[in-house]
Amino acid sequence: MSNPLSAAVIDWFEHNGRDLPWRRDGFTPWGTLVSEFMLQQTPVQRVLPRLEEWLRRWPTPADLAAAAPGDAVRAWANLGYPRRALWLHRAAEQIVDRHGGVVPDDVDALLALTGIGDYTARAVAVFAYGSRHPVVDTNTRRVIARAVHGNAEPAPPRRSDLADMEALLPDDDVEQAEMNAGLMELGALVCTARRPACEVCPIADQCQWLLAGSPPYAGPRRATQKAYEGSDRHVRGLILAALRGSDTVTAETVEGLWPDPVQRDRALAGLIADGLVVPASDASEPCTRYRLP
DNA sequence: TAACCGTGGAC
DNA sequence: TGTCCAAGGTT
Repeated sequence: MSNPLSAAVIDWFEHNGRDLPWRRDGFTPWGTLVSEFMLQQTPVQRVLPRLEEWLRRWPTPADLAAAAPGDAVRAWANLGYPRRALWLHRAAEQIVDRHGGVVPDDVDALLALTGIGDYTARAVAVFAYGSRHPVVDTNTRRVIARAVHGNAEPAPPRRSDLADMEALLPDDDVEQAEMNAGLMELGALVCTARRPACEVCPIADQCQWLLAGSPPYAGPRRATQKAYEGSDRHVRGLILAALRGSDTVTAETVEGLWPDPVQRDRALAGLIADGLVVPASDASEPCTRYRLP
């Protein structure tokens, strides 16, 4: 049984959903898992070429687990948040160790893997294996906030988001997966953050926010994100970009990347603590070079 | 739990 | 031009 909202979303998705690699027949669970890692905070269009290259090079978890972590960081290229590359490599090792090299289909087993949280675990379980779970990402939360709750913007993520989505899921196995994917797609293509295209929205006639006259957001202001320019993240990014470009980088080169020695050292120490950078000491010399793990 | 973690495109 | 945003997760 399916409610009017999910029926409209599913019908729209069947006709308007994008032709993306992870929606094609024959795409593997491992491919789904890799794509979900890459899509964490990185736009679809930037993921596509890196995903294709990654899966050609490491078509199974065992292939990635056998590689050096640094190769994963390098192949991650400019997708951002390079810790995800490290975590994906670690998850591949765990899949080999715990699950015989097969991506698990169980949400709890997926949640136990490094770098996998509420969203990714359910996305893999639903999209790779077809089991029935609410999949809630930022798109889903925004559509539900508007269509169901009548708010212009969603509240910060919370556990009740899963129940909200669960309430919208059809019982049918195929339809629940399409509803999960369709609501995300609707948020990505139509019910966008900045300028929602309500004039073409398939659920406009059911949207509580639109029916209320599209009132502006009334909740508390979200914390504005800190400037990237000049931040520690900026410095980390510069150091890592240099390391992606060559096997090793000298301390002298690192010094040339950023003028402030305190911030530079803090960024480098952070990268080392995260396991993204390794001091490569020569046997006869003090540590003056760095490399990827 | 709030802060932290990259990068680039859109406006 | 600076701000916002993007299929989150970890500590």
